[in-house]
Amino acid sequence: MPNTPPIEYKRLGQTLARRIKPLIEFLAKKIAMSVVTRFAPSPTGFLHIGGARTALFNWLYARRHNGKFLLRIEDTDRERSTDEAIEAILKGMEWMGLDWDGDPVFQFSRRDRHKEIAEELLAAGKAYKCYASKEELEEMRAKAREEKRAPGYDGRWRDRDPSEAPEGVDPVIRFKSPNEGATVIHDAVQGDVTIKNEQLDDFIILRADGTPTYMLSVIVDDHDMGVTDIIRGDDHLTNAARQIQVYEALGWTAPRMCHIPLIHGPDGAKLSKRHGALGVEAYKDMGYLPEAMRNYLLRLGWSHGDDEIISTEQAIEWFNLENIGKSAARFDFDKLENLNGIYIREADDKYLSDLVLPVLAEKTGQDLGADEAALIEKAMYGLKERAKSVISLAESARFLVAPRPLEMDEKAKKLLSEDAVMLLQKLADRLDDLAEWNAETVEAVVRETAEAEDLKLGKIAQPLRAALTGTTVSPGIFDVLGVLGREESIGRIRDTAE
RNA sequence: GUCCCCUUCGUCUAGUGGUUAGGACGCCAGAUUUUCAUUCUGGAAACAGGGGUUCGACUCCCCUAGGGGAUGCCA
Repeated sequence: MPNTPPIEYKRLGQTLARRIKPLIEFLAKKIAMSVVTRFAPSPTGFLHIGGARTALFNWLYARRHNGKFLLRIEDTDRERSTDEAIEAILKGMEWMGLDWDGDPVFQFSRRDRHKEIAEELLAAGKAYKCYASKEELEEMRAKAREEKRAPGYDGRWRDRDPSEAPEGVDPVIRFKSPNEGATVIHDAVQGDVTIKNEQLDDFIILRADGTPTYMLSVIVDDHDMGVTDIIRGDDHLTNAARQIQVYEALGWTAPRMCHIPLIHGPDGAKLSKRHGALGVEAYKDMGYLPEAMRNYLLRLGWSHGDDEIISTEQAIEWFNLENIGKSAARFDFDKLENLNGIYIREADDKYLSDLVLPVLAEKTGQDLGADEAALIEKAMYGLKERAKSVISLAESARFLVAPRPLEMDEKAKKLLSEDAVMLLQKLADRLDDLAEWNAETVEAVVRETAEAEDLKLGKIAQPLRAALTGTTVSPGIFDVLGVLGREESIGRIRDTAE
């Protein structure tokens, strides 16, 4: 054997590690990519705040893991599903900035597949036809309550011979739920929740008219869509037990469950249409920014230590299921408003003025064009510092587009005493002499005037503010002069003398 | 009724056996300021109650109370 150099094992190991690293990273990414979440609203109303948060959590979780976020419209209840609701939900999702992967799945369009599974269950003896009437069902419930048993269907057709079926009655198909033992939900938020099977009755999976119920279609669709993680409201927790039983009967693996606590109204009661259960569009109309909304909703039930201001990018990086709280939270407008103010102050001027323009046009009834838009954008710097919502932003931008002579509110009128008006005229003359008009040059003149008259700045600034804005509240008065420009400013000041 | 879940300042929450129980919103006081807002400083404010376990419980267990959810041919 020739002189082979000794093998350098250490180096070999390092080389190997280097070679393998990308493979491991690739695999890790592949595993992470396999996360599929979904938001599955029923189109019986708008996208309310609880649904929006559920959607947000699903979206965040999917984005966090480079997975997919799917949207499924659960429209199997033909009576109550409406196109308007579908429209509202889609619009709401878009406004919230929650984009879904692929096309929305309409559950009803998959009814044949659902029926197929129901029949499969039936053929396998894991489901059966039930001919019980509404009245019978009603009796069963009453009796169960009386006997202090778990309510529900008593299984009277479970083992009955189909030949006993009554004439002319279309049967429903019920799932043959195990009577013995218990079903355990391994929930990412709630922990292991055990429900005794005797609590769970044989529920309907296919209606008498042959259409599937939610209990069936949700399972089939989640399975077929490859959903790996179900994040949904707490109100589905008991359903989860039933669904796990069906997964088992079908020989399918149930997705990971994560039941998040519900959001309550400010009074601690369930969110209802009476108080707080508004569509997200209503929040838009109230002047909240979607980014503030996302931050607020995220923080409602999820935490990352003491962090409060969490951008969406940061949220995607941080979001997890472990830090979701277990108790229900109340909706607090004050906090949302505070957050909104913070996001407004940080927002881009153009972005804000685009939002403000239509609101202002609506408020004033004026036609606002490019000139006004430019004016608002120019003033936004000072405006956004004081605003809590797009609405208040528009309100405070009102003076910019108000026609001369300005309408004065009560406090402003009071400020414009005879002396003050005289003073303002002097100021107008001085301002008119200005060679260059901007916030700085104008400030110098106003301060000089105050000094010459032996007045504190406030004594001249407040009447000036009244003259210029018609109110007592505005951005810095020099900024106002600067933005309004020479002609408009002086015009408004001179108007007070009339 | 039955089953399941929850319980830290008014509200959202941090806290995983030893902390002066922290932060945020709101509230109060003060500072800054041409108004308002912002900003800054300070303050009041909580472990639902009762039993255990432990040298030691906000943290673990049990009970009670309160709250919520489910109990549909709704989802």
